[in-house]
Amino acid sequence: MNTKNISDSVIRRLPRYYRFLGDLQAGGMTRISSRELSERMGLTASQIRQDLNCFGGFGQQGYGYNIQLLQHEIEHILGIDKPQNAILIGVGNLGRAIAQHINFESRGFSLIGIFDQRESLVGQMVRNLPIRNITSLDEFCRENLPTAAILCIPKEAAEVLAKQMVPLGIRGFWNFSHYDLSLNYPGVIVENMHFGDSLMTLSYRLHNSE
Amino acid sequence: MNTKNISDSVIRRLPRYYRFLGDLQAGGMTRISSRELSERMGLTASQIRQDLNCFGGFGQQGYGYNIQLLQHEIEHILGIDKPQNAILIGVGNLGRAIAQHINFESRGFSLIGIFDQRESLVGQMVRNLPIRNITSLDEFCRENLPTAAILCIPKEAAEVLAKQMVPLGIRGFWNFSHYDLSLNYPGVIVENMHFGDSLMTLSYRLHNSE
DNA sequence: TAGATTGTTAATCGATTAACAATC
DNA sequence: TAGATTGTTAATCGATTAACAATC
Repeated sequence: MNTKNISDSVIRRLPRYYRFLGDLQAGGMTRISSRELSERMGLTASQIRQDLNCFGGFGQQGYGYNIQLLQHEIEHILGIDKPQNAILIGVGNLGRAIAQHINFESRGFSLIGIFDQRESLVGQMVRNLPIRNITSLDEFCRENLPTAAILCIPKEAAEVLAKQMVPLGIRGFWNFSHYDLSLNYPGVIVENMHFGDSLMTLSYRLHNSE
Repeated sequence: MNTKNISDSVIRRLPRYYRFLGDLQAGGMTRISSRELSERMGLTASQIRQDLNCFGGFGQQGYGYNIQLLQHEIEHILGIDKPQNAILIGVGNLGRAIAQHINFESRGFSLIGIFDQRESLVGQMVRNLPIRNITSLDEFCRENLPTAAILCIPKEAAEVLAKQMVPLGIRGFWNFSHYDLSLNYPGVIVENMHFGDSLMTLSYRLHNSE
């Protein structure tokens, strides 16, 4: 789709720009220079201009950037304006919290189905959606064509299930299992959320600060 | 503490090495070469050897690495063998899930206290710990000396509370609020877990793959 | 000993920063 | 117009990869 190859470092800064611009706008500001934004975000002005110019010239010499316009551009770059249908697999503590806690709509997704293998949970409502039996996954996907899946299941199940879901049209996985889900299918994306890894880096840094 | 300055890239790969080595050991393997590990992890052998040699020579020429020994070394490097006391603030959906779902002990921490501002929750048990009133935070910290805090509260509260907690001895924050907690105190560490940012990068990559 | 694989130095690559002409 | 600030090219810095002597 995109011809230019944008580095991962740049992509991972985009949501942060988006958040800061939202806060600035909420604070009543209408314009900002790369220098001022850089001071607020703890980056260099150069980096901000370089990052943004991967996607286009959104500023104006002598003026800076219009905050609302720039935020809107980044929203578009991230694809948040075209939400994709997502399903969530696994309604344990974490799955339930994710379903109830995350504002999917404002981050480019629409949660349309929730699944678990435990019969006892089936039918329960979570955030206005009924928990469905995992056995109905195939049928649901064929009918509703979700493109993303949120995996809140143990690593063994994650590996097996993910491979079954690719042929059903799931192209993006948001993976919460303690496992590096890596699927060698072209065009299939995995975003790993490793709580444990994050906590261990905090441990390292706590032990090695100062 | 550590004199050498280890780059963030290296630190963030350590937990992943740790996980892979654990899996290999569980699979009954006792030794591995950097080449084979590199193939399994999708890295280069060079990088693995460079990373490990930031901390010491854990391998043996002609042999490779002893898996158990190497995992043990990384455990020590990460500080997992010296758990730090942690408290959790905010027992909403997410906080509750974190408290119940995360294996703190095996990641360098020990959860010793849980707090919320909602009177109605106080006294409830979560993972063998009573939810305490946030008003008792000072006293609890003076008595039990936790060094890390898990913030599962809205961003406004996160900012205010974190600043109050630094003087109480909290030096590490695991931050789940949609906010870049940044505390300009020397030696205070913040590890941000931004669900929204992660989800937005997934959105970007889904829209721009192939 | 011969083969294998590390630890480490050197080369390459990519990302960040600096500089400045273009221009609002 | 003068001042400000971008977009963009060039310089720097750091991280990754390659190469190989050391050595088990």
